[in-house]
Amino acid sequence: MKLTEIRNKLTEKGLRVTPQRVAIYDAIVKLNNHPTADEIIACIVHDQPHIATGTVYKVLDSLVAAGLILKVKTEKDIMRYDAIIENHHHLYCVDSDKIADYYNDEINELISDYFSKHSIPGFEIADIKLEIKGKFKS
Amino acid sequence: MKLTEIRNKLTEKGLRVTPQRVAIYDAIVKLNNHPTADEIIACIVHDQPHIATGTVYKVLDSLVAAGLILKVKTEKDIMRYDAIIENHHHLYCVDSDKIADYYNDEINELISDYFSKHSIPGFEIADIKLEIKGKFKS
DNA sequence: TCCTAAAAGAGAATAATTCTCTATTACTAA
DNA sequence: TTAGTAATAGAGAATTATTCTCTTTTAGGA
Repeated sequence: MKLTEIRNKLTEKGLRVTPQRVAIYDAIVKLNNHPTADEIIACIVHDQPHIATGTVYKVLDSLVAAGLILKVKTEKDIMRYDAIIENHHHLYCVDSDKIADYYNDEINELISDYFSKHSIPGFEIADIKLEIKGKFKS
Repeated sequence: MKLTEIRNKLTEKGLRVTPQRVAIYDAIVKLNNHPTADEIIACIVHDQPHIATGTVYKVLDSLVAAGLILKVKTEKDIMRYDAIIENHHHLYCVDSDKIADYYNDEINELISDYFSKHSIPGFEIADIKLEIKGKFKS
């Protein structure tokens, strides 16, 4: 993603365009592997050598609130983020912290078809994701 | 679950039966709502008034390692645990931290059928869970 | 170019979790 | 039944991710 595109997205969402926000969003896109706050900081250290960690967390919060990035659900107490908003699922490695993206419109349709016919009593579904656990073959 | 059943399960898994382990396992079963370590401590405070928090975390780790309980994936940096090992899914509230269980053998079969026919390149699937986000109707 | 609310910086504070070291205890086998 | 021993619990300090507070800076509109 080009930096101008990032700036436009921030503006569209009513967020001020600051170098820190651009750098952090850009880092998550580039890292492309569900990075932690620390990994993001390590990535932007050249551009933003003096960024405060508090700023990183605040920026991440605003990006999540704006819907530009997502928090990734994990079994760990360290937050991870995802710049891909488009509908996709996650492959979780049972042996490591690796998380990969999984796209499959066929299964998306299968699931949304199923739940359009079978609602969940007392619950209004907004979104369904698959959490696929297993091993990456080497 | 009876306490003797809990004791048996610990023994089966090769874990020593200690009052702390029994109390913690029992608490997760009883709370039945994906509790945090703090909620577990609050629950066992009558039985184990002087339990060390470090002990709670160590016990939780051993129970997870033994496969008696599961860590619950969330977007929060506080760990939650689940005493239900049997195949089920989670309903996540978008407005609160509430997580409910969702059982549905029909969708389980649909998904496992699908993936028995369509494998994921480079990935060996061990388990698939649905992560259903939405609102609980009141 | 100014003005002002929003954002960033700095670093202390918080809180969940882990670690270290010692004391206790559950199980094994005599 | 009891002693021995490795596993476990206790205690509390240490760590670490995250949040908070307060001040300074800055983006974007007038």
